Amino acid sequence: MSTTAKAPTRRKRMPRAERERQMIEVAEAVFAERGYTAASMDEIAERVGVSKPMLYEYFHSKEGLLLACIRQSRAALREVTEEAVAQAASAEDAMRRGLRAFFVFIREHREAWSLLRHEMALIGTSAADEIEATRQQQTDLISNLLGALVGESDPIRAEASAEFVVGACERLAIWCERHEDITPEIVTEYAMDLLWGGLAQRATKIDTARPEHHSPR
Amino acid sequence: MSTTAKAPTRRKRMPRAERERQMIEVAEAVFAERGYTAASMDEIAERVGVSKPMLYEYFHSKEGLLLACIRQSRAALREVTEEAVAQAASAEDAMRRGLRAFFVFIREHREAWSLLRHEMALIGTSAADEIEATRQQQTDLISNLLGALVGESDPIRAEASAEFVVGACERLAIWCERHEDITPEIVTEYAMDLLWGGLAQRATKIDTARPEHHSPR
DNA sequence: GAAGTAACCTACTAGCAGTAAGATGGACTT
DNA sequence: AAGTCCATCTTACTGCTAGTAGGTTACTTC
Repeated sequence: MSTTAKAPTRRKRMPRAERERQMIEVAEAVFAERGYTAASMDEIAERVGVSKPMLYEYFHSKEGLLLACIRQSRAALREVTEEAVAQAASAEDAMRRGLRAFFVFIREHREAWSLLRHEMALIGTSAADEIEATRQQQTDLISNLLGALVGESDPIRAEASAEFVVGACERLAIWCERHEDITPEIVTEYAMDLLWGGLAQRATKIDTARPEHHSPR
Repeated sequence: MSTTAKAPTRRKRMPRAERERQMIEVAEAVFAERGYTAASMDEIAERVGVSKPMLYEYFHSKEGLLLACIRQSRAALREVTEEAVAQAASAEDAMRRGLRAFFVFIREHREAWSLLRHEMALIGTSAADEIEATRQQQTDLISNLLGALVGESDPIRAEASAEFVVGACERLAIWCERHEDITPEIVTEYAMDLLWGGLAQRATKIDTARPEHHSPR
């Protein structure tokens, strides 16, 4: 076949940094496409146009390669959200811009998002820690934003609130994938509404006697 | 070695159903312990005290075995939450009891929960669908509860709200794992507070959100 | 106690992660 | 222009694991 995707072009040698970027790019695609387990190092090597030991030269192991992909995605997500937050005029605006940047990111970088979202059978491995670190990054960011908005005196409660926000948004992001017509702007507003007002804001029957529990502060 | 865990007892033959339960039990432990990828069918077979082809006789493949484990966990979670909700006196009480049952479950069945939580490198496989189905189950349940509590006219918004709740609670559950002192009761109240009142309830600065500039240094 | 069958095993194949040891090409000197 | 160096890259392997073919054993039934 003359139309084969594998061009018979002379494989060019490349400087280390460039080859590394190329490998990560291909690996990200293959991992997202086949899943970590089903992806084979042979296939990744072939798609890059290089032999398998090169992958091991650069990333030491299959998990090392995955790790590099995750770090890359995490850095991209961090950059995008921090930039968005920095442009905000107020604390509430910061939250809104941050959420919006997140939802835009996961729409435009499906493969990267797929890597971050799927936990990949890696219990007890360093890659699992890496993914958890990504969530921690998000949680810290939210925590800072909440600190500016909500005067939460109990640090444990503040932590729980941040986790709550991260989990809710992560789930909303996955939900978005199934709804092409939901734009990042729309889902951002949904999130802001639910986060701020809670469900009570939209409740019709709730006003009847909540069982008393300690009033906050 | 007289103290070996593998007793030299004559391996007893068992009826199919019993052997099946035993295999699922062991597999659940091994998957949770090592992760799906690192777990080996040989080890599972050995721990059960049976040869590998037996596992394939019963579950057809490694993924089939995982699937059986997930189905088992899902059924258990469903049973527990539905039972809790059924005992409720009001819609709000149903939500509280459901949440509490969930948090208790994930504390008492760490291995099962671990299976449901980790998505296990299974993009595009039936096991991934199965895990998603578990979340769908939770989402449907929440959806029903919300229907009784909140008069949401927009069905899309109702769906988003349910996802929001599921995601937030899932994340809170993971957070709980790191805090031995947080009981299911406490986290249930956190969740109820945040879900109902939202963050606004606890906000001190939200109404006075002045465009205070976060100076870059 | 012979026959039938459900439960079980030994012994293999194929394919993937990971490695050892050597080949190649380009840059830089002289 | 020719020689030297070394980063880049390759071929050819090992060991381990998912999955299978075909035979064996113990329990039940008549």
